Amino acid sequence: MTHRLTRQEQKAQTRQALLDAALRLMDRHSLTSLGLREITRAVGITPAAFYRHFPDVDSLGVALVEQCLGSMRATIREVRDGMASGDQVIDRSIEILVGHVRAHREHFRFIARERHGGVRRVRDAIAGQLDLFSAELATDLATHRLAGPTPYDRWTRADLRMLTDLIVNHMVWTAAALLDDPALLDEPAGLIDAAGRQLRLIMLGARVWEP
Amino acid sequence: MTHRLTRQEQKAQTRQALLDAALRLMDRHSLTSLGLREITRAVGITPAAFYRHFPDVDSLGVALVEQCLGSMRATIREVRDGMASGDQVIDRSIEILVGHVRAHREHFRFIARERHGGVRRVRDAIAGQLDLFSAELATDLATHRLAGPTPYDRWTRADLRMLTDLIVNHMVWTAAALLDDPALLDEPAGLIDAAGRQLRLIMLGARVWEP
DNA sequence: TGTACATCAGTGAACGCGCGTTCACTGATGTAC
DNA sequence: TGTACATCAGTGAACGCGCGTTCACTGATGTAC
Repeated sequence: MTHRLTRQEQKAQTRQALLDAALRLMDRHSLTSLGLREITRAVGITPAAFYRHFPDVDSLGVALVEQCLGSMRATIREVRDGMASGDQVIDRSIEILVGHVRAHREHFRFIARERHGGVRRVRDAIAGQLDLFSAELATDLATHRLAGPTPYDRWTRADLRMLTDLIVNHMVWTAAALLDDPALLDEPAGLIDAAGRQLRLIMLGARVWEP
Repeated sequence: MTHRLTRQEQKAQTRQALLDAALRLMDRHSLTSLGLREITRAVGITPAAFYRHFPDVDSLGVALVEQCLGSMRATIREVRDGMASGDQVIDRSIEILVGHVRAHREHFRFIARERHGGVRRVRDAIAGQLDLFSAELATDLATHRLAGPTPYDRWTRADLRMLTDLIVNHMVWTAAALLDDPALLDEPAGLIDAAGRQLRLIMLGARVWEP
């Protein structure tokens, strides 16, 4: 542990440690009930040092949204790319989602908790990001980047958004259901099956939809 | 204000005042960050008096779930009964839901907040009740109590539950979306339209579903 | 390379405050005769 | 109806505690010459 790190690298490291600790601590509390002292204690710094990184805990929450939804965005892209590859696309998509939820369960738990949670700024940040995901998916459908029998290029933008909102919501809900029941994370076959059937039913509805 | 009330009536009244105050205060905080003193202050009694009614704030939360989902259950029944009545059933159902969310916005906000919130017992109570709603709806579909072109009596129970879980989830999500944007509560036409289209797409999917 | 000064992430003590919980109590309501 | 006693919802004072925030500080890192 020689001091090879520059000052800004060390600062960035502490900041990340604060974010990680907050995320870890939030499997018990939600953001509103998470204490500044609780976080700094977990990191091993003085309470006062917190203010070198964030003006308050809510702001840390907003930063956390950006970090978590970065990871979530990667997941959604992967799910979306998976959907272009043929017959088993839906089951495959759900499997990828389940894999990501396992790998980043704190991230998804944070999003599920705070999506309708107590802090306005955090709620808005999440809503904004999910809206962006939905918009991206709608564009992809419209430009035929996803293969399939449904002529999305003839849909109105509003109908496309109606569908992609439903899909994104279904995804978030599936992730939340996984996290709520610890047993499901280890043996998620039943949920994967049910979620896959739901998504298939939605896509079936889309196929016969009259724009 | 003569003392016509019996002791147990007075006690029930205070208990209800505690529940109401907690619900009101929760448009700002979530349950975990709601203080015992904060609640008793709002009601106008001593902090210590709280213990005459609940052992702790979490238990008050569980009681609140039962109360809110009683109201929600009435809503779901109404929505379901509305669905039997012909052509405009879906739009009508959504309208009824929106009406109830307006009338009991604190109830729905509480459910949306705490569904994935910080308190295990409360989360479990909500999940249990929603599961019950979904099961009731599945039974109604299977026994033809709801008219329609889809032969639900030939569906497996698992497929029925897959569908009704999707519908119940969509309902909760619609309510949450309404509450998150105050403007929508006053002029909900756009959301009603989008939610109605989503529900219609789901029902379309169900119609062509192969059990 | 060496020196003198600037920066600033983290320190540690202090503060006032509201918290949850306990306790012996009060006094209106309820009951037995 | 009147009296004596029991019940118990709500009181109010007290407690120890951890909270968020402030402040002057320290000492390693960074910079200028």
